[in-house]
Amino acid sequence: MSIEKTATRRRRRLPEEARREALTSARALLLSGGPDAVTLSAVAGEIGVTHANLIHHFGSAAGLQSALMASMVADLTQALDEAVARLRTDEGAPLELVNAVFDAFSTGGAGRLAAWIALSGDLSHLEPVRAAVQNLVDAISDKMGVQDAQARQGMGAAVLFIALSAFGEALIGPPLRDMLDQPDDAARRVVASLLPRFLITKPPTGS
Amino acid sequence: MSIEKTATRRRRRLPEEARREALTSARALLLSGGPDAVTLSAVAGEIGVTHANLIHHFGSAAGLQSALMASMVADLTQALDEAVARLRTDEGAPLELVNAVFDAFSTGGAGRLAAWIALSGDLSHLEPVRAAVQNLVDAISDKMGVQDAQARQGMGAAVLFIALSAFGEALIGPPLRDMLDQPDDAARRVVASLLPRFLITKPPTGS
DNA sequence: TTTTCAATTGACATCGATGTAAATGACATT
DNA sequence: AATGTCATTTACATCGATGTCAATTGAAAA
Repeated sequence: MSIEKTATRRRRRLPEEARREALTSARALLLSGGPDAVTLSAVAGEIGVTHANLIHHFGSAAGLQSALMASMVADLTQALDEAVARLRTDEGAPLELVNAVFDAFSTGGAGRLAAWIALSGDLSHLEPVRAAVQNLVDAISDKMGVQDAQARQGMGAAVLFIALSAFGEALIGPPLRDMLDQPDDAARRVVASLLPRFLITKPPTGS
Repeated sequence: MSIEKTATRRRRRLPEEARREALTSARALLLSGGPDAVTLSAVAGEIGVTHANLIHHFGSAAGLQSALMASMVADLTQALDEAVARLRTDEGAPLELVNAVFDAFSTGGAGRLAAWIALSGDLSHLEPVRAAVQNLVDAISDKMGVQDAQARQGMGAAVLFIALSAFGEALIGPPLRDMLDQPDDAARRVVASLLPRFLITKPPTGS
């Protein structure tokens, strides 16, 4: 028998679908192998296309990376916005928001994303996060009945504190916890236990 | 005029000196340009040698990277040990130790180092830090007069909390603080203000 | 069916990073 | 001064990632 090209009748995707598949694969590669693992060849191989095809859709390798950053940043902001929405509607506890942030950074991959962006120096990609973060501060401030600017500044400090902890936990939490004989949820519990320090505000002190 | 080789009478260094210069340059490149900037050509160019020379001294590009990680990890553990020593001798305040940790991660470059290691997956390089970290927990525990195992566990959580915050501040602190209108020392102040929560234990003997 | 569009591919070119081997020369020892 | 060691260089080879371009082909439109 001869060697046939039974291989594969080409599959033609819509551009948006092609981009979606590529970004999903690229995201998995980033989380599993780090930034250097996100190459045109690797992504192309995972979704069964050629690297030239990716260049066609993203313009260049840098274009793919940029699109990946934008995509993951969008996921992060969406996760934050949803957490804010839950906080505003029912009696969503601030603790639930802390968990949402930690999940976004660890499971969601925002931690590795942020580290990648920070190390590469492309801080501009973080810009879309600004609105979500400030929205988050507003939500907590409202929830806690904060009014004066100074107390609002304190809420900003609380958000900074939560985000830094969640980011650190996502990246170096596991090995560090191992060194310190700390349980898996140590970081969250610490943040949760420390949070009241910030969120307890004095009622308008007239006395 | 003829092209002369006035150029460069070779400079012959001792192996350890050559390695030292290379690692110093590599460290600067890592901090300024990220992991991808640490190439044989770049390091060689900075110290005025050829890339083949670096391979001679470090065996391979991976060898250079590994040596850089080891060198920076050694600097970090030394910084931690010195901070512990100051804490043990005089009345070095815990706050001073917090500042030392933050400086090590930001100025010292331990933050970018840890992120690089975490993203690359070479967690083994962090192993030498284990002893320094545990030593740090011991020092704080002694300072605070902690005795029972449970309270010591709390000290470990405090160290985890400080380290995660310092790491996060070093990597994504600046852009995040900008988004939140927080001052440069916001992260340190938060940690400092929250620390008593952990360090306040039963009054130690004497006073 | 025929035509048209563009997603997709294959082949090729380029560039940078890494690695190898032989030759060179700086410096200590004799 | 003669010699040996080895740090250093030069030249070359390799490999992977990126990019270009013409040809192919799936699928909708005519």
